[in-house]
Amino acid sequence: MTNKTRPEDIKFAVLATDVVVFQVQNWELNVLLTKARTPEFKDMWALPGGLIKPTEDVDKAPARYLEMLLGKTKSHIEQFHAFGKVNRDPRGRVVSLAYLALIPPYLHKFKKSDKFFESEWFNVKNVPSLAYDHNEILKTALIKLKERVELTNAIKTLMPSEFTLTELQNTYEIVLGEALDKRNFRKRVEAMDFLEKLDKKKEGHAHRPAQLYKIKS
Amino acid sequence: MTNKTRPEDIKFAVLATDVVVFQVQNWELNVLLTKARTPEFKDMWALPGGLIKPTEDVDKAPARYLEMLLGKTKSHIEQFHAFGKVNRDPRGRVVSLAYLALIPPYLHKFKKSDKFFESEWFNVKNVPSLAYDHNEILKTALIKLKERVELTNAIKTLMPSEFTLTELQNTYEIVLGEALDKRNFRKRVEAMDFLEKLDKKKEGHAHRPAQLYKIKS
DNA sequence: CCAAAAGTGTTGCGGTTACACCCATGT
DNA sequence: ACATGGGTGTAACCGCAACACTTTTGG
Repeated sequence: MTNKTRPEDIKFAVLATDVVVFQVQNWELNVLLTKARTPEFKDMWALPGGLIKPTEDVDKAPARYLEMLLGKTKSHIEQFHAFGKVNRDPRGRVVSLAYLALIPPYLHKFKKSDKFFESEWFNVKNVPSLAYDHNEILKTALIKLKERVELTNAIKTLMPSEFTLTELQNTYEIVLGEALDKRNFRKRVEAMDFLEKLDKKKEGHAHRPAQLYKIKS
Repeated sequence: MTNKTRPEDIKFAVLATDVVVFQVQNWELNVLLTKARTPEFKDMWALPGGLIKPTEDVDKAPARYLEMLLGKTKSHIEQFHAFGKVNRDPRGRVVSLAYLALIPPYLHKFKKSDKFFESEWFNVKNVPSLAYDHNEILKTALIKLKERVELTNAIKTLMPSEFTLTELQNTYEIVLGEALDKRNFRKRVEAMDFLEKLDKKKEGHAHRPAQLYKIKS
């Protein structure tokens, strides 16, 4: 009835986080992958992530790993699901809290570390077979991403500091996977009222210069 | 560099689940609460829940606790957030996976157990100060509930096996917290096409009998 | 002058809202 | 007969989708 509970009976699982980092660049929706280190998945790509620390709030961990990979960067980070099937990690019981991260299309050089020794952007349409259950996590993240961008203003973090309306529209189209009408799109954006017109135009190409905007602060 | 990792360094957290069980009854949105057992929160109410087992998928745990409380029952269970602030549980590091559960308005008698020795339905408008961070969890759950009922057909699991259109409308109104137009509501429900007309009417009250429906199977 | 993207309004349709009266029953 | 909720249709409105031409620059 009152058996003594041993710590290893209740502290049986490793708590980890996996971060699905999205970026729109070169007319593509990209996800950040990194080489898996565990022997079981040698040479396979995986979502970046790692253990949560005993002394950190779980929401802090994904930001820490993101910074470890890319340095300090503007980002939107949001938890979207906890993955906890018994056998999702062959090394033992690992429960992963999965986070969605959106970052602007700057050119980042990856910061190499013991943990993340090789990283790469992948077009989401061209993602290889991933380690663990990471293909499933990515699939769930893609659904969530569309919801976010459609329903909220999460698009903001996917944009560079200055951009044209056409570039903004492209970003939407790439994320949502559908073409949008230019005039209707501009009416909608106008109504949302989160853009600020800059005193600059984008020039240097063989057509009419486009007005530059930034996100209203 | 390659320090040996001790299990207690990475298996530091207790994994738990908390279940926010909603039911619409007596014109009210009710949530199921149970008396906390830990000395720190003696005599306080808390969300039902408990530890996840080393050998069970995390998604199975909330269903197990729900059954422990109410027996086998029709329900809709859905994970909605992982709560993992370092100090959310004064006894130590506990990460809780929170689930939303919707059940029909049957009269359930609570199954008493060592764990759930006293349980009660509370109107969500009248919930006391809860143990742990459970008020915050409940708040998040309420937001999620509205989304679900508004955007999907989750309403189904909140209804009894037979009901009238007015009762269905009441359920929506109670969950959404707003009045709906009767004729417009019926047009919408008609369009959604998930009801089946029964050969019965609800009688025995001082007004015109109402057509009974069930959820299409 | 040609190519290429920027920029700009109006119309029509469909879906949602607003709204009021008669019906069937129990007491 | 009266009180109570059950049941039903239509008109106005608004938001969204469809749609094409002129402008400005670089080459």
